Amino acid sequence: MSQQSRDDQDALIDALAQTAFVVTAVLGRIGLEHDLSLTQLRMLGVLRDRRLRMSGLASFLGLEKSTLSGLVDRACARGLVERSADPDDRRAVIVALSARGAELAAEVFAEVSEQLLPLLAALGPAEQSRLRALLAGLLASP
Amino acid sequence: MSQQSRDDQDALIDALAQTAFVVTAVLGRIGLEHDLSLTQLRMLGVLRDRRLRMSGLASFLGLEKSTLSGLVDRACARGLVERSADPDDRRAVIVALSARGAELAAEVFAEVSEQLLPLLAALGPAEQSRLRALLAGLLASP
DNA sequence: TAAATCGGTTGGTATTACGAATTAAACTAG
DNA sequence: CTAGTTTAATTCGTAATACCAACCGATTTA
Repeated sequence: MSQQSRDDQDALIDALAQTAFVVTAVLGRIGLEHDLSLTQLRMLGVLRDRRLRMSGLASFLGLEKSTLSGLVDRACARGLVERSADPDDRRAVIVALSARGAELAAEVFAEVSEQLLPLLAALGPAEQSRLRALLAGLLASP
Repeated sequence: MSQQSRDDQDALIDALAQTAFVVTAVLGRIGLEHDLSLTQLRMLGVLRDRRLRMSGLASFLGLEKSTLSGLVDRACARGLVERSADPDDRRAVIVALSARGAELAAEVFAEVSEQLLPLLAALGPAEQSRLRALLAGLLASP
C-alpha cells in the first residue's frame, strides 16, 4: 500500500521548497551578521575543503566566470581568500581560503550548526538518522 | 543504539544545506526560463493563495518594505500582480496576482513539481511519506 | 488639535549577476 | 614551426536586488 496521491506528492514538493527557504534564510541571516552575502558564504563553504580554479569554483556555485571575478575581488580585498598562480597552467588562477578566511568559515559554520540543530530537535535521534539517510539518497540521484 | 555523534549531526546539517541549495538551484533555473528571479518566483508562490499588504508580503519574504516597492513595481509593469486600495485603511496597498500572474504561477509550479519529482524517485513511496512527515515536523518547530 | 505612529514610496548606494568583448596562454593543424 | 583555434580569466556595461535614510499621507493617541 502506501499509495502516493497527487496531493501527497505536492505536499512533499512544498515541504521541500519551504525547507529550502527556511534553511536559506538561516544561512542568509548568519551571513549578514558577518557581512557575508549568501553567495560569499557558499563560496567559503565550498573552499573549506577544496582549492579550485576560478572556472571550477564558478561551475561549483553555478555562476558565470565573470560574476566570480568580482566576487573573488571583494573577498580578496577583505582578506578572506587568496589568488595564486597555477604552476601547471599560467592562464589559470587558483583560489583558496586565507588563514583569516578559514577562521571565519569555521566560526560561521559552527553558528550554522548551532542555529539549525534546535530545528532538528523536533525530531528524535532515530528520525534524524532517517532524515539524514533520506536526504543523502536524494542528493545522490543525478 | 541510535546515538547521535557530532559527526552524524554535522552530516545532517550538511545534507540539509546541500538539499536547500539543490532545490534553490532548480527553482532558480525554472524561474530564469520564465524571466523570473528567485525572489519574484517566491512572491508568486506566496501570493498563489493569499492577498497581502505590502508590509505583510515584505515580512513574509523577509525583505524591507523599500525592496518590495521596486519588486512589485516590476511585477506590476509585467502584468503579473496588481496593486489595489485597502478599503479599511487608506494608507495601505493590497497586492494580489492578476489573472496572467495566476496562470504563470500555476505553470511554473507545475514545472517545479515535474523537475523535483525525478529527484524524489530515488526514494520509494514509503520513504517519500516518511520524508514528508519528517520535513513537516521540522517546519512546524519554531 | 497637536504629536506620534504607521504604511508606502523615493532616492542613493553596494552587491550580485549576466552577456559581450578582450587579453594572454596553451593547444592543433598543416 | 607558425597560423588559427580553443581555453582561462578579466573588464565593461547593464539590470535586478536589497538596504538605509528621508519623506509624505493617513491614522491613532495624548
